[in-house]
Amino acid sequence: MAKILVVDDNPAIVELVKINLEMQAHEVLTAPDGLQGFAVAQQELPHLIVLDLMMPNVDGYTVCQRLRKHPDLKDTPVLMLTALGDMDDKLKGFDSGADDYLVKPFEIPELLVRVRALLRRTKAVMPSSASQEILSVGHFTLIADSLEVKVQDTIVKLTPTEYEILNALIQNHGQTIALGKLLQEVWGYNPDDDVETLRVHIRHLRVKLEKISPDLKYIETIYGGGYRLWPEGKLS
Amino acid sequence: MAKILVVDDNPAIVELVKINLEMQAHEVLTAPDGLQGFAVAQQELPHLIVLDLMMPNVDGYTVCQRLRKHPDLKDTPVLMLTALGDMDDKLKGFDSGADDYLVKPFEIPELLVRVRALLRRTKAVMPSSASQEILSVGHFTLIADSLEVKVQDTIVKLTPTEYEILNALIQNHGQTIALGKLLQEVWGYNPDDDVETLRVHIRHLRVKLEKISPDLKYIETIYGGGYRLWPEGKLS
DNA sequence: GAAACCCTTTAAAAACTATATAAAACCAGT
DNA sequence: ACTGGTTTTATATAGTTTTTAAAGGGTTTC
Repeated sequence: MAKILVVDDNPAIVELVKINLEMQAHEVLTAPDGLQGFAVAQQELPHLIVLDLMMPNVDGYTVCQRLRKHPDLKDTPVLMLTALGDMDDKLKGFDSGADDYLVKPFEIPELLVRVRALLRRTKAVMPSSASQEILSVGHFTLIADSLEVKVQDTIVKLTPTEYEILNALIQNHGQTIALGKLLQEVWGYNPDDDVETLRVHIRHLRVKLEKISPDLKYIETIYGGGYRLWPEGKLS
Repeated sequence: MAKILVVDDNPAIVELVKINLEMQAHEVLTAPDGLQGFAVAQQELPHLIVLDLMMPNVDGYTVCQRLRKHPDLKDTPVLMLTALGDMDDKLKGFDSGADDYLVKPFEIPELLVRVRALLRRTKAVMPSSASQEILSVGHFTLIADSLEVKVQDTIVKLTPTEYEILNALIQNHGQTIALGKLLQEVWGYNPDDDVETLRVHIRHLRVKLEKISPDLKYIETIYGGGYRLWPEGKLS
């Protein structure tokens, strides 16, 4: 039915979860720590990840944060599974990008039903993961799977963050986006307002765009307001 | 940020949830029972629904099932909120199509963070509903996020404070607005100390407006009274 | 008509916001 | 563990906006 990765250092729990998920006709992969978990996720691109928090090598928070930055895994739902019931831990879990959070000891039926809810929700979103997404506006054509943008027939390679920023700009082209909103659209899970970082990325983008057409200004700064993209460029 | 519908027959809970969601910059609608809840949902098409289970008229399970059959609401995420902590109730809740399930008494931070997780997950689906805020009166059209004003088809860039001042003037157009009141509207709370600053900003505004139509006076000075805006301009 | 008050104009200092650049931290693949 | 590339942090610099200050016109009122 779905491909599910279970990451936990406790073999008993892994086995318990695996057997029960397999009874629901799911295909189950497993990994004993964060490092291997991330590696398997990257290779197998599962539909859902069940993630323990306390693990050797790399803990669950970190794994989750990395997943959210990975182009192919940033939309994969994550269910966190942990012995920590503190509110702070829960909040931290969600902040690192988790979709659900279950405290051990949990009851198997609840796990199964929450897994089902997550799969139900994400199935609607990505009907076929193999469709190459292309978004075209003005001079810009964004190619999702190769992280490239075509501007006036020349192709530029983007880094993942640059891609996300440009994507957000293009989707709101013509309108001014406040820095705060951009931060949220790009970093999503973690509203740590690090405006400096965003500015540096904007600069990187501008440098790449300027190389293509030195005379056209694409990303306009609205002093005190944010940034605005001109899809056709603007004479400077 | 997002439009959220809260359905619960306990006014205290509704209020508690409403206030906290509004502090996260969400728009909150409410309904006291299942019947009205469904009606409001159908009319307003909220981005998320927080649903109590035990309610008069129509209970939460039924509402959720109906939502899932409604063409416009079948993908709207539902967070169930209830006093019943039984496993059977949880399963029933998820089975009726809920996305998450929180048992009362719950802690507010957990609710907020789960709401955020659900919105995050479904945001990808929603087309960017970022409609820019505009206010139009007479010759003036204020565009909020880009800090611009269109006066007779020419666009002028404003600084943040200029924008606020013009906004206050436009919102009270036609009537005289005292300096003290203007100060309060623009700088928030301010014991009327720095009138000078305001005057300078008014001047800057006038200069910008005069560049557009040198013959029309938009901001009139009422000696000893304050300022008054003529949305259509006045021959000087 | 003169004193007192209110407003405009102009200029420049202070505060703030954005850019540019480099270096450090970080991560993925070898 | 090393490497090449990406992201973040840090800092100096440039550019805008806001505030402050001072001088000069106008209005009102007695």
